[in-house]
Amino acid sequence: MDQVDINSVEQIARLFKILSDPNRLRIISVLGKNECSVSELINGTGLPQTLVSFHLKTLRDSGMVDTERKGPFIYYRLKSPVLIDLLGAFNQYTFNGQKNKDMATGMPCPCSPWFFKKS
Amino acid sequence: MDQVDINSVEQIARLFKILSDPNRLRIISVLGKNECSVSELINGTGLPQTLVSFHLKTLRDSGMVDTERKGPFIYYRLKSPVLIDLLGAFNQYTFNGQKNKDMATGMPCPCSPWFFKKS
DNA sequence: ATAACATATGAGTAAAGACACATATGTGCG
DNA sequence: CGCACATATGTGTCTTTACTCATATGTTAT
Repeated sequence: MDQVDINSVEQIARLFKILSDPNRLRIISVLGKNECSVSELINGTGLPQTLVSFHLKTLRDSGMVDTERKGPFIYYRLKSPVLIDLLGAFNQYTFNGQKNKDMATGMPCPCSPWFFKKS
Repeated sequence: MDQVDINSVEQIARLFKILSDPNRLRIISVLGKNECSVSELINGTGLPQTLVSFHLKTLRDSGMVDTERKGPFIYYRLKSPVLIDLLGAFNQYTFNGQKNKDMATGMPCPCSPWFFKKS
């Protein structure tokens, strides 16, 4: 039981660590709109293939995504769409909270195109 | 405007990075209950002084906490209590979501003592 | 079977992060 | 002042992480 207690902080920290990379957030954000293939992720994020694959491995290992092969394509999808809502909540926090007052006006939700497009 | 857009993902990622360390989460969790001095944080978390100070610097630099000197003590408090709610939401996600089904039963909120105590 | 495409993996590198230890700064009291 | 306490900072180290490049695996069509 102490085991469980100790683990829980570590667990949450591990979750946040996964979310703490901008490129991974871009990938997650695209996945939040639709399940999609790796190719679509590459196009959607503007990141090189190996990098997308690299981050997808992290997401797979964390159990955050499911995969399904369809012909030559492998489709990824978020196991829990709730995650997107949580990201939205944090987005609000970042721009409307006591942090970064200078960017406090009208930011769109994390699913908007600007959120994940690379440049 | 493109500037802003690109930054935002980085901003959110930076926020998550701050939350991605277990010891920092412990500190934040204690702060979520009450504003308190560094000594109280050391006691509350069971972490060595220099380590607490080290992490507090991160939290200060990120603008996540405010400080106030009271005699020899320096009191820290979260700028936005909302953060605690967000942590609670993520806690729910971690244990009730599609992840870690084996720990899915009745986890307390991140403000409970077990959440931040070291061992 | 070979070619073309989709995706994953492995090695190497450079940078960031967490930490411990030693030391400095700041505050109040005798 | 000098001492005890509270907190911060600097340095060195070890680990982790993001990334690139090269290469491997898997799939489909010809």
